[in-house]
Amino acid sequence: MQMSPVEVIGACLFCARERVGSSAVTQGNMMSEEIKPPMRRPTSYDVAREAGVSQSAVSRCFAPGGSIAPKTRARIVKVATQLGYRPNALAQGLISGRTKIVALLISNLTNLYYPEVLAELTRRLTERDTRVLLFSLGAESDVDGVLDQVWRHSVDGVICAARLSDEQILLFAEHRVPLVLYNRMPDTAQAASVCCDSAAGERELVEKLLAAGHRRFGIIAGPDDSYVGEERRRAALARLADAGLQDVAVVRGDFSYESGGAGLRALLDKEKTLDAVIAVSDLMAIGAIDTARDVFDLRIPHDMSIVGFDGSGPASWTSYQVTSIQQPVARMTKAAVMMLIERIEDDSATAERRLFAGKFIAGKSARITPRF
Amino acid sequence: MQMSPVEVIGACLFCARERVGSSAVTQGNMMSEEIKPPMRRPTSYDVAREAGVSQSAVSRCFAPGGSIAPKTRARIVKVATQLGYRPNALAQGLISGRTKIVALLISNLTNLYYPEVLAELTRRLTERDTRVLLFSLGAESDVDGVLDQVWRHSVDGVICAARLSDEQILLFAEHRVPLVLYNRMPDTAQAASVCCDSAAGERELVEKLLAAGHRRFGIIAGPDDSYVGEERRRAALARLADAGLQDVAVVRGDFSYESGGAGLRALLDKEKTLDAVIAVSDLMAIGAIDTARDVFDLRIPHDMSIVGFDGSGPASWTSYQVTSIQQPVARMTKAAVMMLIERIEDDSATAERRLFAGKFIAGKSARITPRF
DNA sequence: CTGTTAGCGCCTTCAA
DNA sequence: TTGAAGGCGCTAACAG
Repeated sequence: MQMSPVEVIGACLFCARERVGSSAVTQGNMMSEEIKPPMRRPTSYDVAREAGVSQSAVSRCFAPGGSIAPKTRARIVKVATQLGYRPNALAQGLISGRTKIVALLISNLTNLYYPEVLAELTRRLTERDTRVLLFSLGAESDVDGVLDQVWRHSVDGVICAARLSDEQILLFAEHRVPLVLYNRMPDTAQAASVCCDSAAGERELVEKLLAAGHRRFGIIAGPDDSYVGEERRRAALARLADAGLQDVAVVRGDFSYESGGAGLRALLDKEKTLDAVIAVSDLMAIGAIDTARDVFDLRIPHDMSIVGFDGSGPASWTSYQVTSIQQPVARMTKAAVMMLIERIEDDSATAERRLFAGKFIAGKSARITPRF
Repeated sequence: MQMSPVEVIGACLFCARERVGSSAVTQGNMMSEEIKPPMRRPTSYDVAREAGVSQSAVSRCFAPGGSIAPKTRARIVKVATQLGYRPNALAQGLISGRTKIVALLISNLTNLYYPEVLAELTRRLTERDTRVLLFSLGAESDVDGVLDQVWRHSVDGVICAARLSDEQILLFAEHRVPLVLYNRMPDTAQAASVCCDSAAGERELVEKLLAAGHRRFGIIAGPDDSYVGEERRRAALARLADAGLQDVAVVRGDFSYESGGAGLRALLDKEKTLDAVIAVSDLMAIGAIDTARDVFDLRIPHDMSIVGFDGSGPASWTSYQVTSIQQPVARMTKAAVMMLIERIEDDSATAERRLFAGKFIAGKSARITPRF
């Protein structure tokens, strides 16, 4: 009963692109020996038969450096486009052992900082003729199950912006799958990684605040299983300790807007007044700013300074203009992709760590000059 | 020179999980007929040989409804886990014609509304044992090239939240690849789709504004190639015309924060004063709010009302509380996934359109009660 | 430069 | 229930 548009117009299943140009040919062949492509997707055999060559000739024709005579190639290409032939990626991957697919493991896709990273990574990988298999790792998701899928699909490599245990990292070596960690470092295992220098960035922020005369600090940290969160918290505390400030109040958030506000409330609950609040992410800083203004009726930065980290989009919105450290996402994603490709092409490449300095954004959420 | 950790500990390449439990066995076999798994990834043949069965038995063992004796199965499973065997997804896909992979085509990954959609879609697909091949379509990217990749990888289906021409939509039918459009409709071609009812939502917003006594309107629309943008613009204009308001000023943005601010400036350039501004997305509304406050020193909503659309995260932040229409993302993504799976399992399913009503969010960026 | 010949790892009839 | 055999579509030697 059902008729596909293809049958209606009487053309081959995959000739869409050639429909106009080949109509004459099709008609001409109507009565004689018509090219009768199969209803299934055409294979290299179909092309070979039609072009009067062997299947391997077709294969070579579409391979990067395949030796083939210009004339033969032309004939094959003609038939191929006519039939709408495309090499089957599955078969290619199965035989060659390279799929041109990279898995991306990302947690917290909704965290406002990752979308940019994800977009950049996929763009750069696409540029290099590589597809992206996306795995979103929620807090409650089964990482081992995900890794299982990664192995099964024979991806060429993995970029991971999610938490991985040392054992899990070791699995990559065993399976011979190149891995690049994004903004996180393994505890003890060896792995390639590209990070923004959280410690240096946080130190810079604290120093500016100290220089401006702030003395009573509060910190809104991340969950204790966050690599960057902990790194930033430790760096801030260390620098404060160097300045003789001990016993700084610390509360934990989960990087969300809401937890930023809740964090500020908790801090102001402990300490009556605070000169400066250090949030380890922009989103939490924004939540803190809104709560400071709305709930505590504080003027930012006049009554209190608030700093963040990341330099993500909303941080620069007029209402916030968060004083922060901006991660060089473009350079970092580029580095991640390059490192991965390098490891795909040369499996003897050893672990390497690339650390990028962040850029201080003055913003308007913190007073960074001394009160005269 | 290089020694993998595997060689160091003397276990098989893929025994990681069994390393502890099988150590005795390994030692016991040391002197006799040792299980010597290949350094390459073990195949069903390796398992079969070791378990003393045929390769097809192994295959059946891992197939959903394969008939196999419990005893045999147990033996196979034991050997399989011992060797760390996992079916090769490529080979499975090649022979069975089903890859359990769905392609996701998304544009504007950085647009703040999509991350949530993307996260939800991947979560729901993963739940159903389906992987996600991600394609990010920037404005300047080669859609046909992307489709080419989609065909090559034999994905089981596609969910598309990006612009597709009618010709491109027809290609899906020719290639027999199920397609579900997300928040867009084809011009004339047939395709399954799930959308939020933009027209109804925009109408509701306009009605509230009219009822509150607003009369001088301005619209910040989207680019003219955006389906939802145009739908919302048209609906707003139509409803305003019904109320006798013609010649409403319209400017176009690109859905970004910046373009919202620029849009407002352009509007206030044309008309000196405006009662209400209708932005077709929250992000542009937010940009407009910030500019209204910061540049024009207007109190929102006292001096001017601003409404958005989407109900995305930042819209509910204390600084904005945008009056808006919230899309039921959870229901929509669920519907999209279900529709796609239905079409994968039954290729005779015809085109279907599911339209979800949005939810009015009162917010505080618009005055929706008459001035007393 | 070209064709022949093996597989890649798996699913799926088909007999036994 | 089991095993043997034939592909799925392609790449990669290897001869000619």
